[in-house]
Amino acid sequence: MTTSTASGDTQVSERAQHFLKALIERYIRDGQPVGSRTLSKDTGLDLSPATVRNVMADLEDMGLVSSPHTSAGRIPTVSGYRLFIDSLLTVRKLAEREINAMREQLEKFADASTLVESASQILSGVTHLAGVVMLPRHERETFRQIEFLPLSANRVLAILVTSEGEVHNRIIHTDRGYSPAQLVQAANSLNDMFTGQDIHQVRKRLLEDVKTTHAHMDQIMMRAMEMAQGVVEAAEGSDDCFIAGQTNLMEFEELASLERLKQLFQAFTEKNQILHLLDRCIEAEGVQIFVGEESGYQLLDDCSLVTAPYRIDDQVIGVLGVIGPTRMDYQRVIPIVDVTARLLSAALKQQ
Amino acid sequence: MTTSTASGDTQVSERAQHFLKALIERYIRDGQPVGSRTLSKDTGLDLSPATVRNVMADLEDMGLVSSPHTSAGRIPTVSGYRLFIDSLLTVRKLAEREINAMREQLEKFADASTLVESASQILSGVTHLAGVVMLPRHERETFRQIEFLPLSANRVLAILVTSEGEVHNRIIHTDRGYSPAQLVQAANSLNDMFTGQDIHQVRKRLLEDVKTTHAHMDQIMMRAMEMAQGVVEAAEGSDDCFIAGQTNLMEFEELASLERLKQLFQAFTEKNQILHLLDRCIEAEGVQIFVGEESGYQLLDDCSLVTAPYRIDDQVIGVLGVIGPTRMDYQRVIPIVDVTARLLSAALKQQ
DNA sequence: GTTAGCACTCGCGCCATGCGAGTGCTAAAC
DNA sequence: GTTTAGCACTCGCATGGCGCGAGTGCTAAC
Repeated sequence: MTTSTASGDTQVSERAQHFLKALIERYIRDGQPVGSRTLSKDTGLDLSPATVRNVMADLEDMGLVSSPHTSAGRIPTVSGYRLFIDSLLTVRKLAEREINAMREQLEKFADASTLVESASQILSGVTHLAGVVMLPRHERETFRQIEFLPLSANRVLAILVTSEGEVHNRIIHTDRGYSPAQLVQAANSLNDMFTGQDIHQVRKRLLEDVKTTHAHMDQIMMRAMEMAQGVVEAAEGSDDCFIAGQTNLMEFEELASLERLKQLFQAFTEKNQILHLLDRCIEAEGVQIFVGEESGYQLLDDCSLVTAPYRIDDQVIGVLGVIGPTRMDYQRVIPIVDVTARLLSAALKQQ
Repeated sequence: MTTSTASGDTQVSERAQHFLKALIERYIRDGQPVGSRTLSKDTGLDLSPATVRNVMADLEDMGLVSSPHTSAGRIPTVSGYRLFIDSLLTVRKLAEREINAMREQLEKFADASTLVESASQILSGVTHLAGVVMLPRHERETFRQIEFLPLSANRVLAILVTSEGEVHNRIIHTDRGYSPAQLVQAANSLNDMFTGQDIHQVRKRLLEDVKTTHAHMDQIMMRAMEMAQGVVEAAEGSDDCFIAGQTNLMEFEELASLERLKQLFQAFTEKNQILHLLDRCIEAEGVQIFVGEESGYQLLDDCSLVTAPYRIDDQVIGVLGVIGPTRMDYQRVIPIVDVTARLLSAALKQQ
């Protein structure tokens, strides 16, 4: 695609921008190509359809709008949306009571992973789009505490708590029974060894240590390390992305082809593509937006992604956002995503 | 609807049954109304289309098949499916290696809830339908062990293990710090009090005790009971149904209307209707099947549900199954559901 | 009981047609 | 030079007629 990106080559006149804004706002409302007649009424300026047509032709030359066919109105192109988002958009602040409603919903939850899950539900509920939250990448997570609970003769429950307050557990089958005291002691040793360290590192070290120091090690300690390995694995393999409200996307005309939906939903269940995409947003300062093909993933072709990072103590630990049709109400969605990220950050900090 | 249920009023001749069986099998394969010409070739009997037409007319009178319009073939009605399932179906056993493949997939998991989750994934993967598993109702769950881990100055991680090997945790914010020893002692007391008791009962007693014995109780014990309350709540409110492979349902012609899919997916996210339905299957001995409207839920109108209960030590603790279009391959699905239930039971027992 | 023959019924795809919305262009008006 | 009216033109879309083909029910003969 070599449609001129508009921004560089030609200057878009003040008036043309005004028209573009009106057109996009209208298109977002109605979802149908906007004609010159409609548009001439829509803008405050009292201009005839013919004049509008001239301007539209210019906008089309600049690659900001296009018409699906000769006798239809115009719809914004990706570049059109881009210009709109970057310089035309007037972001309304959210009403205080809307924010409070969201905060209340979040505050019900204590544990980090349910908190994050409910954030995605809030996003989808409020925007009527699909809400998505990426969990802290495990690389950044650190070992905090491990504990072993005897369940029965030869089953031990291993529990791992990580830096972000996440709790992982796994049941380990052992060859023989261990006394509570033995287990406590083993846990203590492991805690001394690993507390504060990167989860990924811990896993590696566990693996090596078990191999190398094989011979001259306490039998119990050996088993403990193997158990720890089990639960660390569980932690690393655990779900790292929540998606909510996928069904909302079925409401939109432009996505309502079966083929399209099938692709989208497939992507949602597999998640890894979404994850990669979100991963790329983790460095942005505030709200970031991908319109249509900008994402580089053809499966989000008529979709936009609005994201914002969230943090604990000024350190970014994850990204959240919404996925919807390119024709989404950016004016509303952007502040919602922004606020949700802040609220989630605040909620996580409280922990 | 007052279509005669066939079974009672008129006897269905041997030959008619044979035709019905052939028709349904054909319809399940191709998904299109079956005409007399096709059917006359399909059955081994060397009969002309005209003869077949006569038989079909009889079947239609008995309400076992119907034609969507005059010049189309016949498709089975719900009663037709019913008869087919109850007496015509020849259930093929699964190949040993198919069973083993499923078993292997299940055996990767240790903890009860991941086990159950993966069972639903296996079901959907193998049948290409939606797999659904209901978790043990919490009424039947009993208290097994509680543990408190200090996380930081005034945060405690409460962990509850229940009879079914399920692990619940919740982070509790406390007014002041407690020493590990204090926490261990409190946990021990609670374990002595409640081990083996019904979770629901435990919750009640906790609530009462905190109220009544208020005055003359150990301060620490008081707090411990409040913490226990927190995690017991978490246990009761936790997710009790897994659904996997919903997207598979988009592949089927007969469900491929947007309206239909929207309803279905809505039901899947809300889950409670599905839960009620599954709940009704919990008493059945083996595989149970609802065809179309038999379920009583209009949102499963062109869908069938095939379920089987699973157990631990001969006590039924949950139900699993698949949801798909009425036109599903029962011969294959039934044994799969059956085997999955057995495998899951076995896996749970091992714990 | 089974079959061939036949008239009949529909759904469906095909094509022509007409309408309406919207366009681009040109020439006149401001 | 910007704006506007006018006009011819384009296209998508809904409508309606038409013919085909698949399948039926009925009747009469085997």
